Amino acid sequence: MDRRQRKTRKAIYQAFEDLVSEKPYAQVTVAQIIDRADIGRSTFYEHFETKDELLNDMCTEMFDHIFAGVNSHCVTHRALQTGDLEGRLAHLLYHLRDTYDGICGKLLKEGEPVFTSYFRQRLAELIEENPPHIPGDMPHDLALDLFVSAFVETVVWWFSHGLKADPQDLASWFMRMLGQPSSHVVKAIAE
Amino acid sequence: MDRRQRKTRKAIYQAFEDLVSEKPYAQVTVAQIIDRADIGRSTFYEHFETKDELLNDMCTEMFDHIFAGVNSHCVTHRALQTGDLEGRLAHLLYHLRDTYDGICGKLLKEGEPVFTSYFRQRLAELIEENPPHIPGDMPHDLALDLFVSAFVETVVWWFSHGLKADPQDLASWFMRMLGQPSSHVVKAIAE
DNA sequence: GTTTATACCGGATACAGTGTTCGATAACTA
DNA sequence: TAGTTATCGAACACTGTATCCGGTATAAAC
Repeated sequence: MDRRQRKTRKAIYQAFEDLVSEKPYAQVTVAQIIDRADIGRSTFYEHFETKDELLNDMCTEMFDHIFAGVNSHCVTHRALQTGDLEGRLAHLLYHLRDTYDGICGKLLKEGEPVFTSYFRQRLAELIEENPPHIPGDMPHDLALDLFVSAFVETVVWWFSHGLKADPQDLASWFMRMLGQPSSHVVKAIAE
Repeated sequence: MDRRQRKTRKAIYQAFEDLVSEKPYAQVTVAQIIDRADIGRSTFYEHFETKDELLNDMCTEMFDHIFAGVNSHCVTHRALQTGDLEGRLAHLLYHLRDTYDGICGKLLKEGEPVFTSYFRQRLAELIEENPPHIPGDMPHDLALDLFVSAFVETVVWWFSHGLKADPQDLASWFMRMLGQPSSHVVKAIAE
């Protein structure tokens, strides 16, 4: 790829990230992105058809990055066994916190449709790979939806409280709230 | 109130409801509302400042109507005891189904911010008036948020499946999913 | 270093939607 | 009947999107 293209793309991404962290996605205009990235109007449209496509591309990149590590062993956090949903969710929370300056939480909180549907999709896959216990008479897809939306809400709550709570505590709360066993013991006072 | 005003307001509401049931709220334009209601452009703006204010007014009216009955005795459904969250939620589901041609479910599904925040607000109040059991070490506001979003998701699921499931079954599933006791027994096969 | 390709620029333009203004007309009220 | 008020609709200003196109700068190929 041409160096100029790389440079332009990078400038657009950076400007976009900055703007999204400053104001709601819906209020970010193409004109602002162009201004911030310091590029010509037509140049933007040679890279992306619309603002939504830019977000779309960004989501793909973000989620590939974030979820790539969740199912693999990670040195900084603890090892995982297959079926350990709680561990994987905690792991995911670490990645969400450490990446993209919390714009994930922001986009979720805004209920931005593109981002939210990507996240829900990936979450659903993660949960299905590590299936929790579900009462027999309950529709399986409903249970899955409830797990997904409850976890999304957990992340939103976390973000709204400045990402202060410990990811493992959060994952444990989430699991127990959904009637699942949790191996983690939440300490009353942080030490 | 002038008969002309009443007539205009009614026409706007009707056109708006129709349009929202036909397409996503975001894609409904003021021009379309005016067209459908068969009124002049400036007339619309003499009644509502923006499209969002129209939705806002409509939400107030809808929720006052829907939630008014939920906390009172209702002849068509079963009697309620204080603290019977499951009963009240089932009751709420009946009202949601029987009112406004399912546009409530539609707006929720779209994640329309104004409508959703109204609904969540009312739901939170309902839940706080009939508090469920929450593990001691869990942040109370997080638990409340999880209850709210899980119930919203339940309604969305219900709507997406054509409102076919029985409200009491739905409420029971919801309660048990959140680790709450449920008095209702879901019948495997409808009779 | 010259050639060739192509990415970028930016002004012009078409378009869709919002919200306001205002004088004329029709409908209501006292 | 006289006075008030709602409605109408065309015109206008404004914001934002997306495209077009000739001119310029930069990178890659030889």
